[in-house]
Amino acid sequence: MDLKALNLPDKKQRILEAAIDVFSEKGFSRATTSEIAKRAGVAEGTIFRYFKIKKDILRGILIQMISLAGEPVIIEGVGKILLNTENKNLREVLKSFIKDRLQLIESLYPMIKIIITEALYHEDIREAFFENVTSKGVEIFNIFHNQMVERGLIRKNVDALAVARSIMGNIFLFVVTRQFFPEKFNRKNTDEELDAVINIIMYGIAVPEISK
Amino acid sequence: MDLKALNLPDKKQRILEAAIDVFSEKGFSRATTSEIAKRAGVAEGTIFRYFKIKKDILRGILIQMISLAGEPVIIEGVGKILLNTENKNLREVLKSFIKDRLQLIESLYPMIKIIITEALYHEDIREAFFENVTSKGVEIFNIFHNQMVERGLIRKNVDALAVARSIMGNIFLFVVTRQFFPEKFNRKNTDEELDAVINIIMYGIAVPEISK
Amino acid sequence: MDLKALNLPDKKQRILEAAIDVFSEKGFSRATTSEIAKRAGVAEGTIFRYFKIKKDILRGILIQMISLAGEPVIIEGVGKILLNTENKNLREVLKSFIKDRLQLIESLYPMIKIIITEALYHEDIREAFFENVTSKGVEIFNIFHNQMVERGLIRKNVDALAVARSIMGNIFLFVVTRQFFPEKFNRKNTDEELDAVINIIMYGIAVPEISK
Amino acid sequence: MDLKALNLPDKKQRILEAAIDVFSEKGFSRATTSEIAKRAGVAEGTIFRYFKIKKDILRGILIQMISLAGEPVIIEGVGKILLNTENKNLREVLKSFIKDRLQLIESLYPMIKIIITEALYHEDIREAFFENVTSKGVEIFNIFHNQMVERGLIRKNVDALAVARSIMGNIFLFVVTRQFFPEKFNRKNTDEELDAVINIIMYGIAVPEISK
DNA sequence: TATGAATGAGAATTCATTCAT
DNA sequence: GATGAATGAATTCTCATTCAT
Repeated sequence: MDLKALNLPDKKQRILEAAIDVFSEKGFSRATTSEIAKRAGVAEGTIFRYFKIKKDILRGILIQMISLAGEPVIIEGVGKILLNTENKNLREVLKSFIKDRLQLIESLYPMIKIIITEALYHEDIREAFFENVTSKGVEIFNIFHNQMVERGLIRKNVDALAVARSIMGNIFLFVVTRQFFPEKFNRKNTDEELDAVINIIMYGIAVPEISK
Repeated sequence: MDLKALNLPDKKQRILEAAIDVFSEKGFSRATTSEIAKRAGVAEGTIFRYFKIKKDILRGILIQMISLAGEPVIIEGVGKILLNTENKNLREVLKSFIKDRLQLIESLYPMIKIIITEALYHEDIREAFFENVTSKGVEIFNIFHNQMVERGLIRKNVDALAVARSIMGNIFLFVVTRQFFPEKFNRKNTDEELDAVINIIMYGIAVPEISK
Repeated sequence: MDLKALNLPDKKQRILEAAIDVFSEKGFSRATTSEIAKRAGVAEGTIFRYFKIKKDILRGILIQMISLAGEPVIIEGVGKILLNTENKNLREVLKSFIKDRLQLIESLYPMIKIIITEALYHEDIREAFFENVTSKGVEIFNIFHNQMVERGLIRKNVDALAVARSIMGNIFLFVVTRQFFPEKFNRKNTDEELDAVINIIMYGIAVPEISK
Repeated sequence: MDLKALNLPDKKQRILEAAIDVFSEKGFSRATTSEIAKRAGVAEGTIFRYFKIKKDILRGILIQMISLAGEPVIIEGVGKILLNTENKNLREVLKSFIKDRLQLIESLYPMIKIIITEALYHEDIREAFFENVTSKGVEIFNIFHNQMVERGLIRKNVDALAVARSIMGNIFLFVVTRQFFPEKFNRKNTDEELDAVINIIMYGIAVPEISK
């Protein structure tokens, strides 16, 4: 991971980085503390100085993820783009937003993988994710949505949540297809593809009816 | 799971069902053969008559999933709806398609959870999934797309894949929000929500420009 | 240990016997499951089939001890001797009682060592010991005491508990000195020593006052 | 512990005190150097300045115990009372002796617990205890015994050791019952109970025969 | 001297897999 | 075929001890 100036003790940081590595390669249970130690370049015992039990490493990653995502990523990433739209049209905003998200997802992919996996099996992680990421994102999005509706750029008769879901759903599947089947769907140059995505997000798939 | 008249030996079937249960509760590695045996009502040793090693149970589930999904689910589910659209408009088709998929996803949720998890970590499973599900689905979708474009119901200047991704992305996030945060996003009655989703899929989020 | 026809599974029995051995040599914490397994002639994993955690082995020993002691030892040992005294005088009764106890203590010494050690540190073990051994012993002793007082063999103006404590205290220190410092106090032949002990138990150490 | 003006370095003293605390709570092996350090208010490393290995802390405690007990406790406690009996009768002597011992045992209970435990498992500790406590005590007791026999207060036809054992055995069980089962045997006020104990020590449990 | 982070040997525990019945 | 007791390799975790600062 890149942005970890959370000034943790050096070894704790190295253990976390190694753990993200190993967890994202093998999943939490298949990862061994011995391998994490090896990759972090510390003794196995050292891990347990910083994390009482193995599960706490995961917790540590989540906490880090959350304090990365909770503020900088959401506020700065989402906020900066979605809440500074004065002289931009919807297409421009969407494009820079999606580009930013794609790049973020790529850089956090190992962490995201871990979180998805664990979220699938543990309520508390879903909870934490919701509190720290989803809900904050939704909040900002609502402001953005209102602004755009006011400016007459987003349709006013559609639910903000449904709008958000459409945008994120498109991004999500875009990422999934590329990550899961890179050689199968990664055909055109991304920029062109992106335009297609944005086009659909904005105008849908249907031929517009005259009286719509 | 419902449709398992693949006439396997009774015990093998019970083991697979129990395994889906346990795997989907705890994930593959946290699941123990001992618990699977207990739930299946067989001796632990019996598992190893039918599956040489534990991983083979997973493989067994995938194979079953694929032979369920590869033909019946995709062709019958996707095909029946998408390829029998003579006198229906796009909204009607989408609605019955999405409803069908939502119900399918719900009923297969445990299996899907397992497959997502394993696909995240194993290329070969992604591969198998692609060959047996994704590619077939895409194939059918392309036919559907062509028909709809010909009938003037879907815009012709958008990529079929992007269209598919938009539909599936919307469905996907719809499911995710409901499964992950049931008490948080599960507000309105589903049917109304569905209409909102379809509305956005069809017409997008943007206020249409005059000259579009 | 001798009397273990509690028909446990063979290996469980062997593990318990080995554990008594090792625990009494090194104490509970210094004993390793690996050594117990070796002495029992089973694999280390086998121990954990019968005892979920190491502490349960200790519990198993205690339970065995208690079901040995709770009935057979107390009732049969104490009861047979103390409650069948028709035509015997106090000296005879005490002698056979003490002899019986000494022999019992000797044969159970390893177990007793373990229990003393653990009782020193764990309330629950003291509790279990009290319920199963002490209280039952006291009960029987009270009956005995009453009988002897009625027969005019034990002084009626002394507390039954104090009497019991005197007898057991003498036995206890007798055992302790012999077990702890065998070559230092083990001088005379036991029988003669025993008579001295009984003499003191019966008549005390003081020169009797005329008017007593 | 109270009397530790053996002028050791301050930290060494604190470590020993903390160790007595922790050892007597958990036993030697379950006690960790980390906890001892914490309670002593020193760094873990500091312990190893004063004691090469953990076992040496135990040794340190024993040495301290012995240099406390070997002279002051035995000579002063036992000696002062047992060898200054000019104008006291046996009952008075026993009473002050037992009271003194009870109080001593209470105040040293944590240390005694540790020593009992370790003595159960280690010959060398039994040895040290014998040399420094038992043998000295016995020596003094013999003098006392002779004096009392000469004064016609203790029966002359009983073995001095047996007499000592009776006294100590009664004290011992008295303490044990009170420490182990405080709420079960702690009925009467102690002084009355003590009189009962002394009564039995002096005159035994039996109804005296006429011709005795 | 004193510290406490780091170590790694050693212990308990888990669990897939085997195999005699 | 079916069983389930037994196995032991692999893993997590503990903690006395070391050592650079």
